[in-house]
Amino acid sequence: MKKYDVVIVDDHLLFAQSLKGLVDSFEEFNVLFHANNGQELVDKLNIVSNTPHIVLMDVNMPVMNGIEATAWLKKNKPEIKVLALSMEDDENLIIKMIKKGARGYLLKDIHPTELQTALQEVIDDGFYHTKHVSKILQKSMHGMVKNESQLSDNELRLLELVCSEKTYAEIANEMYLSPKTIDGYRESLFKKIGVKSRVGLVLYAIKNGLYQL
Amino acid sequence: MKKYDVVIVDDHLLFAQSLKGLVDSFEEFNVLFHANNGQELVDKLNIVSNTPHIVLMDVNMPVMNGIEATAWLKKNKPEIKVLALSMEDDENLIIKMIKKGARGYLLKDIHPTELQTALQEVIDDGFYHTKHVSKILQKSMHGMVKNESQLSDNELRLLELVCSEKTYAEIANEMYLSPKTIDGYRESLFKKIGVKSRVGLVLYAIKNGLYQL
DNA sequence: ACAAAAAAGGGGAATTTTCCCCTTTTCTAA
DNA sequence: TTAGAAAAGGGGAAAATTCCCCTTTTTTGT
Repeated sequence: MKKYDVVIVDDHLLFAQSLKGLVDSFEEFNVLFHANNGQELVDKLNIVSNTPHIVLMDVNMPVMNGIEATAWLKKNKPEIKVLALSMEDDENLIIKMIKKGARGYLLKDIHPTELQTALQEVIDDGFYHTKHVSKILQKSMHGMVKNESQLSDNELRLLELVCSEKTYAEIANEMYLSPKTIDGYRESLFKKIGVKSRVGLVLYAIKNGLYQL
Repeated sequence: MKKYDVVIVDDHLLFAQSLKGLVDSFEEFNVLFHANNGQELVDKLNIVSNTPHIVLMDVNMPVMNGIEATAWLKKNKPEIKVLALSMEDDENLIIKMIKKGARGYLLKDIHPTELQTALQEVIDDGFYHTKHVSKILQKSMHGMVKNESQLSDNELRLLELVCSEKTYAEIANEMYLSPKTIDGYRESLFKKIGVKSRVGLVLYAIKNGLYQL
């Protein structure tokens, strides 16, 4: 019986190797190879002749993260199905991954049998959404998720720069804009995010992965 | 041949189960049971008759974390050896765990064979220090680690409260101290930590786990 | 018991952040 | 093409943060 090929992309070697053992133990699946990050996945896919059916993709990774890697796959290897597997239970991250093409988003604290179910359903139905993910998608459709895509590029940029010891004057300089313009962005961010101080912005940016610690 | 019993404490079920498979595959080791957090470990140890030789302990966990759980073991079951297994590569966290009694500190991105080596050495020698951990211990002994234990209780408290949208006046109120005293703590923190703004304090507090997001 | 150190608090001022209301320029859709 | 929206920028001021130098109170070691 032909098994479905799975590729694991995860920078935590111990987890990846353990996971390989688990997936190999499933009747219907077989791990083709493992990549430490998105870039390594891309490189290996360009060398190896046979492509996997499913990629189990971690989200937070160095060099090229899960979001970028999933976007690359969507563009260059659309036949490969991506199943996100992450520790981060973050609405915006989940939405981003699904938008980029992930067929599902699993948290690393699920039961092993659920992984097997998820893999099988991704093969059979093309996707696997947990209750949790479905709920977030539902909310997202109704604009109930404060997703940062409602923030302009400059606002996002400012949100990042705010997570530093720079003053707004210095930030304005760095963005080649007037301090007054920056002040406007800041005020707009306060309103959109619902905070009332720079510390509030910093906490939001970190919680939402907009600033990498 | 008698195998050594291992208990896995980790709130990420998928990882824990995969890890169980890996450890069980080692000739000399056998997983006794798994606990989702420190509290569950304590509960189970109080019920089960036979105690494990080694506990593979995650650090960041809900309810009772790895530091508290390790401290409990040191006090109540000192014959059990703790091997920390975490994703966090943080000097202060590593030092804290070792201080509480951990026999080693592994990162989750190590190679599976290193886990086997580590388990064996903990049994044989009573500890397993990677180069990385040894280096941190060396630095720590020379006072080269900016560990927050050099910060007073009030300074630590302030560091937490600073990660909010409260003003210093409000914080002073909450701590039943004069705003001027708070100002003194703030200045002292700036000096000790080496920052020059409140945002700097927030970033430090988060990076060092003093403020839970 | 007493000197030294640490903790708590104060005055005063420069800098930065936050706020509100307004103008000009640029883009965009009808 | 033209009204309206969005982006960029300004004036001015209150509030908060940061800085420096100083006094009083409490704790601590010997």
